[in-house]
Amino acid sequence: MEVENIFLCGDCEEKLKDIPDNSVDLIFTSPPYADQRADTYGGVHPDNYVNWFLPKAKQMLRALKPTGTFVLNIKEKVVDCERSTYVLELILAMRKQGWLWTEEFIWHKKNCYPGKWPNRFRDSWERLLQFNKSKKFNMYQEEVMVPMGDWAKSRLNNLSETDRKRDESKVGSGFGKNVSNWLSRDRAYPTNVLHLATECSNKKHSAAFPEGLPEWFIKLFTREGDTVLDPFMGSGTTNIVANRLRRNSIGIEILPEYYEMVTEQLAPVELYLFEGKA
Amino acid sequence: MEVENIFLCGDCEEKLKDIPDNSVDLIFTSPPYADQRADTYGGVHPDNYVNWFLPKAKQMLRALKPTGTFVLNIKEKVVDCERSTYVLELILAMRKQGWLWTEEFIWHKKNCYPGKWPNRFRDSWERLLQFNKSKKFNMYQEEVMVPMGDWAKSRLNNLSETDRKRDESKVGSGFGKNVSNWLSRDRAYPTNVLHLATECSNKKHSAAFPEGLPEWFIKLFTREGDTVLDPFMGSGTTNIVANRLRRNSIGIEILPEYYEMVTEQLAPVELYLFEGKA
DNA sequence: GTTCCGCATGAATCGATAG
DNA sequence: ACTATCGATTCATGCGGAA
Repeated sequence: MEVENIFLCGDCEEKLKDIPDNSVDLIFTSPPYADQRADTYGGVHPDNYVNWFLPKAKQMLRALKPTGTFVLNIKEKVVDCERSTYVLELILAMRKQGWLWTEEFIWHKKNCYPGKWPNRFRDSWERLLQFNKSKKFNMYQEEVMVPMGDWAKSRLNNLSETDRKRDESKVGSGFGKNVSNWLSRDRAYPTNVLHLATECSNKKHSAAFPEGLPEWFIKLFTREGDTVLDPFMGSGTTNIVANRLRRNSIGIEILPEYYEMVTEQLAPVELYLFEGKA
Repeated sequence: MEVENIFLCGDCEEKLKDIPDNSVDLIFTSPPYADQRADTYGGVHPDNYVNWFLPKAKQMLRALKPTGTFVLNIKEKVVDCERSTYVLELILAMRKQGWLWTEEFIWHKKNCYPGKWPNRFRDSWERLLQFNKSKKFNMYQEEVMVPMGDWAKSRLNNLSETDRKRDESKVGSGFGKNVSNWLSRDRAYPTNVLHLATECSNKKHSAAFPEGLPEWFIKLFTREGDTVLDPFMGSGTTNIVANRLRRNSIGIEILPEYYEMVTEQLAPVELYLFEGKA
């Protein structure tokens, strides 16, 4: 099997124009947060953030398939003892632009950066904003199912007579009706909170997010052979994971050193052989 | 020791006017969410929610001490496959009103409502918006420190009577005073994510939130003898916890049946004796 | 007294059906 | 077409009765 990568170096507002209309299945990205990483990205002032982001979002809206999804990893920073509001304003502005704000997932960071301040605790979560072009988007929920809790496990251990009887008797409310549906299952659907650790000790460059994050959304919103786009590629985590999961990828990066680092690591065409008996 | 309770029955916009300026240390409340619980409360349409809430928030701003804190538990509902934006708009509107949006805590619900839909997972988190009147507010971080490692599993989780008694008897014997000193190595400051289960199968009345929620914020933002206000009292969870922690409480409730239920359970003046050797 | 098991019940959401 | 009501779906928890 073969997956293709396209890497573009430059401002994503311009480079996005090279991507055809309705051609991308998933956009997963973590843009530079306002005034963060000012040394590398130049930094965007919180007051200008929405205006800075909107024209890029417009291009993404154009490039995304009607069945596609845009997942935006972002968190507002603290300015003068207050949470900035640019993320809230961005959501409202993107809706006016035509996006649907379908859902907000929470990334609950297991091991967040330690620290102590007099007026706040450690910030251990980030937003994962899900935007869509239409109400009918692709979602493959079975791909991200998780092990069930203890209650169901113990139930599964003893498939006793009483359970089967209850199944057939179909008593009253609640589970009685379709016990067989979930009784045979050992996995449950997840929720909209993701509990992942940050990858603090990265050998090369510290990524903004762990591989598990794009992996979860790539599995959930795309299938093999689909196309994943990260317009703020950085060290290419999204693209690396996309390739591993046999999805085509597009990455845009403004900094040449990051761009070259990724192109050296990932070839434009990656070959994936079937592990089994190849 | 003695704590006083004031209970008012009526619309909180009016009843709040009976509370003096700058007299409340903590407001902790969970208002009726838009179009939810419409059978018990009137139900406010999402489009009208901000206008409905703002005049009440103005009274709360007046009643709160400059060093006080307002914690608002809320979550937007899904309307036509999209998240409503009224909570975002409320935050922006309250800032214009003079509030500082200091922080957003996440309540990660261990047991959220079940269900399966083609386009979304179960919603397992709610917002706990922290607003302040000034940048200098009271915060007693040591009161909510948690054992190193798994702070979620520990005392926040099991608020059983036995644990509570064990806890307070320690304090009563004088053992608790300097515990934080020599235990500080084993304890860590928490983060802004709270992992609590909902109390769904309560025999009496189903509360909107578990006792652990107001308990955490009452410990964090008030001391004994301070005053806690809940303008949407409901079944009085906030007030009950405030009393147990020896804080005065004010509760406002529009429904007479809830009002009477709480007044029967909590006397206007509650006496608290030291459990130890009394 | 324990431990185990059955059971009702949630700040839900979607799609179909009915007025 | 637009709104109101209803049925189907799902799973962690604490309670109470049974072993």
